[in-house]
Amino acid sequence: MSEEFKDLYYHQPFHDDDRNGENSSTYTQNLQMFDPSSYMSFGEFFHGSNSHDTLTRAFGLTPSTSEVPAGVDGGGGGGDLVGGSETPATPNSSISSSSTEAAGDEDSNKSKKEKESVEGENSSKKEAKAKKKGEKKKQREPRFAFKTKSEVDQLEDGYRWRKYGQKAVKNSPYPSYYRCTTQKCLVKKRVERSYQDPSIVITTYEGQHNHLVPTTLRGNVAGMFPSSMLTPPMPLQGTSFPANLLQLHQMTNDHLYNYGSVNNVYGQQNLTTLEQPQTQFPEYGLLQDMIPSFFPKQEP
DNA sequence: CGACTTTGACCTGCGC
DNA sequence: GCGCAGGTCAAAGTCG
Repeated sequence: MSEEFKDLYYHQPFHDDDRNGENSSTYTQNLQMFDPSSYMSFGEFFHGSNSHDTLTRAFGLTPSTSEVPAGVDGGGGGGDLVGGSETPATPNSSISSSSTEAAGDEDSNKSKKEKESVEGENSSKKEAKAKKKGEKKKQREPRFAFKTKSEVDQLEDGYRWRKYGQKAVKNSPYPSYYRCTTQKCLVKKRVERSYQDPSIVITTYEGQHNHLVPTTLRGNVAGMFPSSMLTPPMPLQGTSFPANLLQLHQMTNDHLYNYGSVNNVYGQQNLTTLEQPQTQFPEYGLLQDMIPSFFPKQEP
């Protein structure tokens, strides 16, 4: 995956100067810290607005449908919060960044086995393999990563997630893999703690939810956020959102410095980023890529 | 008993 | 072609 992540997170409007050839990992470089806790929950963040506009604007982007990546619809976008059943969103959590990549494929792995078993043993692996090879290069759902300062791994986002795997990978001791439990929803997310700063949780969403936030969760979001925050899956609260976001961005300067090291989590990111916080909101390009696909599809 | 987590095995893509 | 790394599966265990 390294590659896609590279792509994914590699957009860096701010420091072009580069990272000495190292590629391994610039993964979270662009992530910026902001503190959503002061104004909204993840759920709200993702669902608070049902239009791309809101978020887009929030990030200072010009709303434009044309920016929606082609492959996006395949899946889902990701928003989410961790829904887990239990862990409440940490109060002190502060989200941070984002990034994404468009890609499309998706049902690749999963279907792999499932399909195989369904189709019959014969056509199995080899065939599947061949098939795959024939197909064009595997593509992935757009991804969006958040860096959050939190004590709990799972950020409450209103959705329910089922953990389906955990495995140590380079630069990340034990990332956990979660899938949205809603039927037909292929959204996945990876949750990992920052290698250098364990207090930082990096959550990467992949795909778009094709359903609304479940309201009757066991771990019920209702208990975790002020009602004002829960209102929305549908309601558009666009106006306040952007403002908050911007605000948030302003406060990020400090965060950038403070968490600079965090950005290195995945590797050898140079300090440039930290040294140039002024580019603060810079990830236009990046956001443009991700935002659209970021929202859940509001399909009836 | 159903939903969820844990965890080792397996699969796939990619770089060398 | 080989080996590594990332990602997923699925059986078994845990929890409510």
